Amino acid sequence: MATLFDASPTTTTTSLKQQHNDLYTATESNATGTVTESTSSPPLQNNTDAYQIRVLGIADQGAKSRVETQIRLTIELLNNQGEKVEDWSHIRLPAPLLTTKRRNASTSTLSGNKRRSLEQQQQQQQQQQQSSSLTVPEESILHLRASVICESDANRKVKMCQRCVWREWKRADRKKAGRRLGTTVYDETLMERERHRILLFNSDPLLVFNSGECVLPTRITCYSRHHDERQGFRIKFTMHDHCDNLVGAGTSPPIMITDDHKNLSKLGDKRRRRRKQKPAVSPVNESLPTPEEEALATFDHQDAHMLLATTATEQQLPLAKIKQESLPQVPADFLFDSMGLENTTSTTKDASSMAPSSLDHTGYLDPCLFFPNTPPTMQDIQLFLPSLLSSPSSPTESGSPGSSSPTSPLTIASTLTSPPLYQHHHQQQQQQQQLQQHELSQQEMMHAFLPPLSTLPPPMMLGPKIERMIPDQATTEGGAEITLLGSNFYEGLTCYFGDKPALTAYWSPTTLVCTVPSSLHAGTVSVTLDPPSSSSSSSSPSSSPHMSSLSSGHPPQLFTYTPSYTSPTEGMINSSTHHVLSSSSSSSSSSLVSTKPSLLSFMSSNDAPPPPAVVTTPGDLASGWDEQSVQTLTWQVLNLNMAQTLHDARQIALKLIQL
DNA sequence: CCTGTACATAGCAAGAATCC
DNA sequence: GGATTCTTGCTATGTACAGG
Repeated sequence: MATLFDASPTTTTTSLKQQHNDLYTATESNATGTVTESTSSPPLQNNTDAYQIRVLGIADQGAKSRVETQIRLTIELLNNQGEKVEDWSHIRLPAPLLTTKRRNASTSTLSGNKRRSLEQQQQQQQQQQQSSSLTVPEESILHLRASVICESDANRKVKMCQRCVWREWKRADRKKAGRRLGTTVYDETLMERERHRILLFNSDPLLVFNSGECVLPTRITCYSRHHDERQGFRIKFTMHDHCDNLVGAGTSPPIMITDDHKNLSKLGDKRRRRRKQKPAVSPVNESLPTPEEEALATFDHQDAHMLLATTATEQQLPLAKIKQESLPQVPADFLFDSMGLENTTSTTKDASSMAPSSLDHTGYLDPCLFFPNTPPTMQDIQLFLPSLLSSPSSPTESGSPGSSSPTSPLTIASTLTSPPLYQHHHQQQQQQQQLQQHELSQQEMMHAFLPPLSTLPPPMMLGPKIERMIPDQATTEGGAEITLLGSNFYEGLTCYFGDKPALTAYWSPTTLVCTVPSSLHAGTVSVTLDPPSSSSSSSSPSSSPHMSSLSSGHPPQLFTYTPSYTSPTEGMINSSTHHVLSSSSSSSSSSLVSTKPSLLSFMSSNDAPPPPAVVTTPGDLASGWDEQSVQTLTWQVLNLNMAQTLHDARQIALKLIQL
């Protein structure tokens, strides 16, 4: 393979002026370590003499790599004379972009014996290495930030697409298969967090940099084609000193991330001859959203691609025939326009390739089961469900004995698989499609399945607010990594568990990750946020509520400390980031953990999955439905890709029930 | 229009390397 | 020594295209 590694030490050195302009136009760091877009002024002074970062290890042209393959990059910091700058002894890599092992080792986010063992080892290392990097003064440390941009559009930054996140999770699960298959738990927050990890550095968090260079084993974890990028990705590096002043900037040569296992150098010409040149595609803007966008819209173009793909075509075979013969219902423009997204033409092929085919292997809730003849579209389901719910074979009459829910999702599912009913629906759909084609606006169609604006989070004008914690319990020994989902988060916030501050990392305006402090006693504590400059009072939130509860007007979130030892039985919460749902619990929804069940577990298991567990809001259930049924339907909605978030899926499920 | 062929994509697995 | 990560190759299936 004509990969990048045969490269002579060719380099790409972006001019200082260009780099500076690039940075000045749109860079602002966040705690993920990535360089994110910003409409506000960047935190850069007018630094016209920033140094240059030279990236070695990638061929100037035609570099290719796979998502699994590590690229051994060397980065150098050069001054205007091209000499290496040796003013800093170490360089710190962005922790979120480190591989798990390295990150865990560096941040002590593990729990229990493993964490203690790591701490002991670290202590030993410290003792052995008096010049250990851990003791390096901050002034001697450069802070590296990195992001992935497109060669075809340098202003287009990319995040990992959801499909690649899934692939990485599945890959990780396979590697753990010796222990237990499918322990990774899907969660929106984790997903969003993982999407920032399109770059992974398999390296220590702190590297020696006193020679002005260091080696970065780097992996780009998403395919170029998933972003309609035909020329490859570049890695954009910036370095900042301890005061966050820009020190240097540079960009790697373009790297095409493909999954081609063959020797492309032999085939390239032939392919070029045979393949038609695809029409130019509007670039999918993967820029990070503004806080408002991020909070109000949980999917972006990439998600929309996936939604389009799975809604319109995927998971049925043969795909080509379906596309050509039976699937004109939802034009590509439709979803994009309806969602207020930039329309990208000619996306069908690529979008289909991005569908989560992983679901193919689950055997669970394959849309084929629901719509055996053709894949369901939004219209399908919208048109279908009313007749379904009112049909003679409706679950009200055919419900299983003992079922407490008159219209349980399971019966819906069984009814949906009925070919005659579907056939009827299909005819009805065709008729209605003709009749309504010009009557229903796209917005109306979409609103039938997306939550009304009123159900979306209110405008975030009132300061940080915690809406959800994942998981919401951990052992008293602390150390567990908890994801806080909410709004208006910003860097510097500190999360308090009771009156104990937690190590808190800012991920995005809607996401914080913190490490649970230990607790002497099991029980429930409130979780609140404090800005760094707030009152120094350390009193309990109950007596002096912290910011989130004050500003939001909502009661603080509650977190449960469980005893430090829990037997490894089903349903117990692992104190690490992985936790397992009870698969043998009764139908009592109260026994469920507030998180979505493991998609990956289902994907790798032939067992029927447990119903999804979502946060219950009393009173939002339709009459006759129990929470578990709603959760099951929510799960089905998610599996049908009718929604990209748990919240949306639940709203859709509730709406369907109300129909 | 149909069919065969080659290419593209994705998933998976095994073994090596490395880390702890 | 176990866990994790990296590398590489194989298989299956979808897709595009040329030729009959």
